[in-house]
Amino acid sequence: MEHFNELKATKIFGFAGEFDCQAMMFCFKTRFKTFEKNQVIVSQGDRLEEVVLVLKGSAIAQNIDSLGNISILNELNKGDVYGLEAAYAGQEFYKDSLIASEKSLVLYLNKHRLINPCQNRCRRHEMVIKNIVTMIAESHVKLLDKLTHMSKKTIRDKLLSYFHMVKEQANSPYFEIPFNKTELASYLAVDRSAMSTELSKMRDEGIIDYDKKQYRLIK
Amino acid sequence: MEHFNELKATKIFGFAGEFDCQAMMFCFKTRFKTFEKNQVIVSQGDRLEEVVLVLKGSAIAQNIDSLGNISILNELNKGDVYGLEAAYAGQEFYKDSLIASEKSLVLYLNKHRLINPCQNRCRRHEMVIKNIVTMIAESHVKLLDKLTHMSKKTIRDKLLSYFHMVKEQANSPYFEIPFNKTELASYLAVDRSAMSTELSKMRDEGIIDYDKKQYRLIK
DNA sequence: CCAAATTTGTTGTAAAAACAACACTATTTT
DNA sequence: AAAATAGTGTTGTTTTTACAACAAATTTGG
Repeated sequence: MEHFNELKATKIFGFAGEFDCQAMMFCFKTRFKTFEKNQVIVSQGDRLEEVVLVLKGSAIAQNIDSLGNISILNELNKGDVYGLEAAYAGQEFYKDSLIASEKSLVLYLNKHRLINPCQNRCRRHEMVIKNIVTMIAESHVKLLDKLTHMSKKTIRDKLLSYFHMVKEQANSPYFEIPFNKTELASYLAVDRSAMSTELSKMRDEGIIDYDKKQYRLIK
Repeated sequence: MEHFNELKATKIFGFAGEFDCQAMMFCFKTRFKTFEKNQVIVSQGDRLEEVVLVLKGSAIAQNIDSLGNISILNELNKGDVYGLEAAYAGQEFYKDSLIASEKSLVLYLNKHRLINPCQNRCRRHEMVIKNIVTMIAESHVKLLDKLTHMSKKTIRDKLLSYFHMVKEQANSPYFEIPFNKTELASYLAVDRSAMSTELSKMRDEGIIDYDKKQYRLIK
């Protein structure tokens, strides 16, 4: 079966064997599509008929306002699904765009088939729903974390809020973050150069230390 | 049955009759509790054993960092559930606190019973799960909206992003928002007085007009 | 209906952030 | 290995925000 290895590696279909996968591909009226770097996968305003499962590569979700300002809202990696929450919330149009950040392979899943499980209510569907609940919940928690950091008033407090959380998760003052500096700035929605200045200050004051993506939160 | 009217009015149990409700109360090991204004319903760090359904009154979710700064993350009204996403995401402890903003009645639901449906897999449980998926998805969409506004760089852009969205939903340049000025400022995570100044400027410039919770977005 | 509490608008000042421009380093690509 | 691209740190300037303090308006509760 085409791309079974990629499907096997996703959270949503990972539980299933090849036969089950094939059946679900049919059930969700799926189709594959590849995108080159910087190509638009979804445009904000598009009708939400299908959700997008990233199978290879990665993509970023961004919002462009009427003045042309771009906000990066999320990063999607292999196994992540775009549009899932919107679909289950009954949204009719996409509010944000999805752009391939490298050459990527995606699988489209029909929204209606996803929301209204097929007649032959099978073990498969039950598992998919269960996985979807978990995925949405996890993604919700991630968003809340991000909001918690962003709610802080200064760049320093935003950084510290984020670092503290990663430190807790790592259970060590030494930890690695999944962002480079530019990405970290856009994650926290602050100016990159201002953040860079703040990081330097904090290092000078002995609060943190860092190298590349490795950080250390002192005391 | 006690408080059936309130249960009937919630999204999670609204579909059910009194008999079904009674059965589910047993199944989810529920218990009622009332809180006075400003009483702590959940403290951040508490073990997440139960989720909280608000039946009467309202509450706010807030986060206090190590420096004592308070960020308001969410407002819960009748029918809203606190901790649902965290529970399904497998979180073990509450990350934020829940404070009653007026005299309130809440219903606790056992986390494990919620996540692992009881043996007698019945129509009731199916409905509850379906409602929960929708609730989590809707709450996720709300959070994304908030994130979109907060990602804007200036207070003015944050306000405009929010107003535009409400205007779209209302399908009219005249609309009402669910916040007073103080609440709006904390929703957007900006200083209230700075926001007040900005609102005045925008009114002077003829971009918006407002009175109490009524707003008008001109052009 | 009055007193108390809360909300709102305004001002000036201090602090912080965005912005722009640039040099330097690291990473990819060919 | 060279060239092109992407990422990083620094600086000075301008803009925006937070903060504090207060009076006026509004809402709430007895």
